[in-house]
This record gives sequence, structure tokens and C-alpha cells, in this order.
Amino acid sequence: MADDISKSSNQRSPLTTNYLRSEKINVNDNNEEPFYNASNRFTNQSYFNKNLDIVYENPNLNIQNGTEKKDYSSRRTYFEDKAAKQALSDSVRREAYGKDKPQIFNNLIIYVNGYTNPDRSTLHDMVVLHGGHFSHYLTAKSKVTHIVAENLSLKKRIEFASYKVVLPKWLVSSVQAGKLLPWQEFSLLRTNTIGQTTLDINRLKKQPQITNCNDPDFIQNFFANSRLHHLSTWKMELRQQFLDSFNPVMIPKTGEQLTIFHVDFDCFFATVAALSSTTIKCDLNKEPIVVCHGSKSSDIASCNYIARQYGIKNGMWVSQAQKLCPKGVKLVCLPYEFDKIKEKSSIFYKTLQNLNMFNMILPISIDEAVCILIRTSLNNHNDELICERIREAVFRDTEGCTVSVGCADTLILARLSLKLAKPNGYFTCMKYMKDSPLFWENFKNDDLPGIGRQLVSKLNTYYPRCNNLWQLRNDASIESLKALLGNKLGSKVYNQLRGKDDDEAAKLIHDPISTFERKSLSIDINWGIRFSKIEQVDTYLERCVEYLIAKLKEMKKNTSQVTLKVMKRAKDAPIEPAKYLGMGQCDSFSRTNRLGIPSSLQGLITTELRNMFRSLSCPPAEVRGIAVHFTKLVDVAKYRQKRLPFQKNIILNINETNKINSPVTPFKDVVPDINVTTPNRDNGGNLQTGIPKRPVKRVLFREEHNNISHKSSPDEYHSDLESPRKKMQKMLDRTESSVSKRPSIVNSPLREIDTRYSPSKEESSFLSDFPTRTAKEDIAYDTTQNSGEEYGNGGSFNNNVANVNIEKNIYEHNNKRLLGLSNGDSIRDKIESDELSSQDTGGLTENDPKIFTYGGLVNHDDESNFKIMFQGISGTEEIMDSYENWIYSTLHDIPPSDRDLIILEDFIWSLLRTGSIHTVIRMTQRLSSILRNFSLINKKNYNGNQKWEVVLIRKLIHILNMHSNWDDEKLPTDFPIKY
DNA sequence: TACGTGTGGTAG
DNA sequence: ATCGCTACCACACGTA
Repeated sequence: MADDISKSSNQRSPLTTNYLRSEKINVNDNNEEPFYNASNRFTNQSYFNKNLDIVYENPNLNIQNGTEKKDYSSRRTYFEDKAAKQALSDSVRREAYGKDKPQIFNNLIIYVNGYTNPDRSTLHDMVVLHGGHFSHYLTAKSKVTHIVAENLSLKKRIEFASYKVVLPKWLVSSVQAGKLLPWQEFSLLRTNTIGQTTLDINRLKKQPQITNCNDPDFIQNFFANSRLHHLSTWKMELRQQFLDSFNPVMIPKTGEQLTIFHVDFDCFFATVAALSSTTIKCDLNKEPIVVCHGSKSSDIASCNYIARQYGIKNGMWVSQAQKLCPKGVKLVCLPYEFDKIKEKSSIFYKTLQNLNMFNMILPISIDEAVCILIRTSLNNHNDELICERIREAVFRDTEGCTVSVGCADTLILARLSLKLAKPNGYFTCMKYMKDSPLFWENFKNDDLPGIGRQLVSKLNTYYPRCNNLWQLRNDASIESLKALLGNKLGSKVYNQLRGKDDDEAAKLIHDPISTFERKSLSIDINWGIRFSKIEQVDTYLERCVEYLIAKLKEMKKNTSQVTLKVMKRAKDAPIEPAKYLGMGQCDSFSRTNRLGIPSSLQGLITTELRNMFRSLSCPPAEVRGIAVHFTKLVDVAKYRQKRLPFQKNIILNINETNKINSPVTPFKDVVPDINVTTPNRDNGGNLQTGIPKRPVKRVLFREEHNNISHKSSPDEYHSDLESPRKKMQKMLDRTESSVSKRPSIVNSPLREIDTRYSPSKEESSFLSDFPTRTAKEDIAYDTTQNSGEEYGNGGSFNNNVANVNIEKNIYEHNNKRLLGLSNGDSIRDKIESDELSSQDTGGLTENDPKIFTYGGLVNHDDESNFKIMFQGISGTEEIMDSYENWIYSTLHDIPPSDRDLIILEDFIWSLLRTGSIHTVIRMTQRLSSILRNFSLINKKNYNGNQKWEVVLIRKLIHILNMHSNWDDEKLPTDFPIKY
């Protein structure tokens, strides 16, 4: 498999690789990078290391994970380290709180799987305080003795077959009894006899999915199968992992030159599903493959690129996708492989880490990372080489998952480049593209990050003439964008269109700590929610709170503000929507309440939420979704410190069920009056008594406020209380277009319509006009071959003698030339007069800057320290810039003039003669990269790029090969040049 | 002006 | 059957 891909990637390989390989630069053919080999074979090894190879070996980059230079190159180190930290804090806690407790769990290592009752953190405490170890990870090395679980999926049952799997009750009862009870009595698998176990598994084979939201296990079961839940939690886990392990020293400072590699798996879910599918045989490259749960209204989580050719997109329903397939083509539906995905992803991140190339690796999601390299004068690396390194390494380590890489010096350009790179490729956004239609014309309005479905349609309405980002860039003024999209987003888009990251995006790079710090916590379920009685809602709310509080405790935080959001069936929506157990068209209503004190008390928060639900007055039968948000999280430790000065002023008088163990801070700066209860305004509904509440004044205000702003209330019978303004607004909402006014996913009727993802006219034509990557690159490859034959002087590339002879001639020729050129002024005069005297200056026009009109070698008086000048510049970077600009300006209809090319050749030779072969290699590589890129975004061949291809093969590579052949002939690699 | 609440929108 | 999550930003509008 690996061979297959590398072969195919060779075939559609960039000009760089092909030209060089075909030209035998990479003689050793031992899978090392061609330029690396070249460096070894040429002079100036040490200098070369400084310039090119440093990327891979830079010792400064090895300290990514800690100032103490931890070596994280080993795969397991990260987890071992984290486990060590965990163990330490556990033992500290045991020391502090567990001294008087019987150490009944000595020598046990407990792992808790899934949601349990009591919850995970309670069990954690129980285990730790009674002498046991709590393992957060189930790895081969963690030597877990027991797994605690409430119930297990069949898959897990098989996976855990060799472990002792027990119910949480084992721990609880053991603690109660004060001694370790035999685990067998609490075994989940009930493996008293082999027969029973088998029976159990068989029975569970058709383990029915829990679709009733009133089932105690509904939430767990739903989450276990929800892709979106997984995406969200994985993302937060990765962020936390980043915060736990990164080295702040490596954060780029503003103003530093960066190179950004945006790395992303190609159709990750589908690839993983196909690779790990044992039951269904399928070929990722031949059949349309999708990942989904069901058959009709099931969402497609991911589809491979064959499926995408038919117009299938992620998020589409299976029924619709099937229709898009040509006759006779069967859509292959594969199940989710969440465990495998997680596994591949952590390999992915470790691989990136182990490459030791980047200053910082920012997790974007389970399958996507942004790798950042700080450019310094020392690491003069090759971006394309790095892209390929990443791709090869990930492909190898994940055993068959391909990533694409977009590379640029801003986030936005890297992201757009990634789009061009997909699938299974890379794209580097070069300087000349940043402001060129060549680049921007490849993108549609919806390619801009931050512009989703709603805003794209806004853009399309306001700028109907703009079919691509280049047109949008030219048509959309910053004022109009701001007016259309709002101040922030408007200027963001304006900047993005110019390849610049706005402050918000840059914050990710320059302040990842605060970007990744969690500020809120929530649970949000809008599938399978069906109630008939208010008690069911109450119970459900309690389970939500239970779930959230478990997490809250893990984070050692309290919440001081709670939001409840309810999805209510829209008025004219059918009771049961098209999607099985879906939410259908809904209106959303929310209510936020501040808790008197930051808290993680289940009773208190649940009660609060129940009140809030009542205040929304939504009939339970109409509820289609419920979300609970904890906002304004407060660090438990900090909170304890903070409240100390207030302590003496607090009067505690709280009823039994909501006993608060820690002292209370007053609500804001108002005098606390904890005995006052909230008068409930839910139409005479039951008042909750005894709950500490906010001060009277505030409550009254809120009552009033709630009545006035009850636009957000699902009920209609308070209409007469509305302010005229609200009424007007409401009327506008109704009459104008409720869809565009409230176009959220939730409210949008599109949610229910099967055609919501059918490509628009523009989209389909765009897709069909745009050749696939493979096709395009095959063309590039062919061109290479053809030009090679056409211009290749037959077998002369392989003919050492011929080459040496030619080289010698050229060498002498150039020596003469160089001698002639040592008089810089005369040459300049000559060239300039040539340009003037001839109307045909190789096609140069006014618009085409005469970038390369003179050049040459300046021989300083000091023989040991002369400088090579190009364009009158001597710094390598500046020379490269000027060289690049020249290429960019002559890539199209107007090719570089022959005269200029001769001067280039002179320049190359003088570089070689002075041992600056690394610069020649860079120049060769640069040209090759530019041509590759050009061919990726241009279908057409221009005079300019064709000519440059000839230059690349006939001049640059040819010259390098001659050096290579010298080496073969055991000629000296140092040329003592006498001036 | 500064802040609070409710809502819309987006990304993976 | 089917698993339509969730963190976070920005804005409009209201209040102190």
C-alpha cells in the first residue's frame, strides 16, 4: 500500500523532484532528499548544513516540550510524563486527605471507562484516597488491574476481554465495607462460567441503541455514536494537551517571519473506515465511500474523493448521495471507527512532533494541525521538502492515511493553499501569488474561513458579479464589506482577501495559551429529544448537570453562570420531522442566570435550570433539543483565595438539600440576602424554596426585564406587554423574511430540505471545469518527460565524458566572460545600450519591469573576500528575492530575454566557481518550485513558463549534473580560483 | 462608556 | 431507523 501511494505520488510528482531525479542529481537513490544528497556530494558541507539541512537537525528545535530539554522523540514519552504528573498529584492528595482511610486499594490500578455512577471523578477520589492508582489511559504500558464500567459496548467487551471488568459498585461497596471485596461478585461480564460469557456477548451482539431520551443511559449512548460530539471533545482534549505540554519559549513573537504549514488529513473518517474495514471490502481509489450510521436520512460524516466527484459532500444525507451516484454504482457505506480515528490522530500528532522541524504545533482538530516555523537567517529551509517530509512521515506512521499540506507565511494563505493541495498533495503559496489572480481565481466565496453558508449567500447577493475571490477582492471595498458583514468580519474578510491574518487569527499564533484556555462548558443535544411530562425534562436536566459537573470537577473549576437553551418545534413544523428522531425546524429560546456563588453543586444548579425551563414556558412535548451551558468558569483554587477577605461578612443560611460546604461570596457588590427566594414567574408554577438567590432588587429587575424581552419566550400570551419597538420588530421578522432574519441552522428550513447540499450551478460547473489533481499533475509529469527528451541532447546526461567536455568548454568560455565582465561598468553600458538599440528586447514591455538588465561579478581588491553581485546586490536573500521577482514577471506571455538568461548563466557559473553551490541549488530548486506551482494553478502553458522549464533543465540542472559527474570522476570538488 | 443578555453564525 | 456537538466570536439592544 505504501508503495502504491509513493509510486503514484512520484508520477504526479512536482517538477522539482522529477527534474532532479531524471537528471541524476540524486544518484544514490536511497530515499533521501535529492538536495541532501547533492550537498553531501559537493563542497562546503558545513555551510550547507547551516543552510538547508538545519531544518532537520536544528538542536534548538529539540526543546519544544520544556526548558529542561526533555526528549519527546519517543512516542510514549508524552503520555508517560503526563501519567507521572497525575500520579504525583494523586499521591499528594492521598497524603493530604487519605491518611485516616483504610488503604484497601493498594497495588490496584483502576481505569474507568465511560460514564459511571458515581461519576468518574468521585471514583477517582475513592481510589486515590484508599491507596489505589487511577489510570487515565488504557495503554499496554499502564498495567491496569481493573477496569470499572457501568456497561460496555460489544466492541469494548471484546477489547477488554483480558481485563477484570467490574461495576463501580465494587469500589463503593469496598469502601463502605472498609475492605477489598472480591471483584468477581461485581464483574460486569459475569464470567462465572465460560458459557455465560459467550451467551452474554451473543445477547449483546444486537445491543439495541438507546433512542429514548428518558433512558438513564441515553446521553452516554448518544455521545458514543455522535461524530459531532467526538469532534468537539477531541478538539478540547487536544487543546488541553497542548497547554499541558508545550514550551512557552517557542511562541512566536509578533513581527517574526513565520512559515506556516497547515496539515490536514484527506477525508479522514472515510480513509480510516476503509482502511480498518474488515467486513466490507472496498477500494478508496475506485468506489465512492461514505461514513454514516444509517441508510436514508443519515448524515454523511465523510466521503472519499470518488464520492466527491459525483457531487457528494460531507453532511449530506445518504438518500441524496445515493441519487447522485451514476447508474450501477453502489455507494459503499461504512460505519464509524471512532477508536481507530482517535488512534491515528494521536499517531499523527506524535509524528509531527517527532519530525522536530517546527517551533510550535497547534492543534486545530482531530485531523488538522498548524505547524509553525520561525524563519531566521539560520534556517534557510525548503518549504516543499518539509511538506513532503510531513506527508511521507504521516503516511508511513499512520499506515496509509494521507495528509495534504498548505504552506504560506500567513494562516489564511496556508489555509487557502491547503485547499489547492487537496487531495493528497501539497501547495506552497509563493510570494508572487499573494496578489495575483493566478492564485485567487481558484477560490470561491465560500473558501474564506469564517464565511459559512449564511454569509456566502449574503456575499453572493451583494456582489453578484464576483464568482471568485479575485473578483471579490477587486470589487469589495472595506466599507461595503463592513456594512454587509459587520465591522469585525468585514475587515477580517478584507484582510483575508489580501493574504493577511487579522488580529483575531494571529492571536492563535501569538497567544495560544489564552486562545486554547477553556472559557465555557456545555452539553447540547438536539437528537432523540422527546418528552411528554415536565418531570422527564427535570430528570433530563439533572443528567445534563451531572455530566457537566463531572467535567467541571476534572477541570477543578466552578461555574458562576448557567444558560439553558431550548429548541422548540416551530409552529408549522411536523410533529415528527423527516429525519428519524431529528429536531426538525425549531425556534430556539434561551435563558441565562447567574448563580449566587460560583458552584459545582448538582442540586443547586439543577434546581436553577428547572426554574429556568419553567420560565421559558415551553410545553415538554414541544421540546426538540436542550442545551445547558456553564459560562464564566472560575478556578476553584483562585476562588478560594479570593473569597477569604469576605468570609466574615457572610451569613450562611441554606437549606439541607443544597448545603454549601465552602463559604459564600456575596453576589457582586450588592448586599447578600441569602434567605430571599426567587419569586417564580412561571404562571403560578411551583416556587423553589430555600435556594440562595440573588438580591431582591436584582431579582425584581430581572422579572421585569424578562417580561419585557419575552420576545424570546416561546409563548404568545404576553404579547400585550411588548414594547412597540418589539412589536414592530416582530412584525418585520414575520412579514419580511423570517428565514433571512433568523437564518440560523436551527431555524433554516433548509435543514429539512434534502436538496440543501445539492451543488449550485456555479458549483457544479466549477467542479467539472477544475481538473482533478492527479490529472493536472500527470500533465506536468508528461511535460517533464517530453521536455527532457526534446532538449535532453540524447544520452548526453548519462555521458560523463561528453558532459565533462562540455563543462570544460563552458567553464573556459565563462572564465573568459567573467574576465570580461570584471569591468562592471562596461557590461552595464553594453547591456543597456543593447536594450535601447533593439526594439525587440526579448518581449519586454513597459509593464514588464526590466528586472534583469544587468549583473555580473565584482571582483574586490581583497582577493580572499570578494563578493558576487547580482543586480547590484550581494546578500543571498536579496539576490533570491530579485531572482524570484524576475521569474514571476516573465512566467506568462512574455518570456525572459535571452540576454538576461546568459547573464544568469554567468552568475551561476561565478557562484559555482566560488564554492557557493548551495546558492545554485537553492536557485534551481526555487525555479523548479515556482514552475510546479505554476502548473498547479494554470492549465495553459505560456511562453514564459515553457522557456523557464528549458532553462531549468538545460541550464541549471545540467550545470549541476556536470558537477555531479566531476565527482564521479573523482575530480576535486574544490576549485582554487586565481584572480 | 462599559457591561449584561439573547441571538446568530461558524468550524471541525 | 439514527446518534443534527459545542466553543467561541460578534452583534444588537438594553441598563447603570
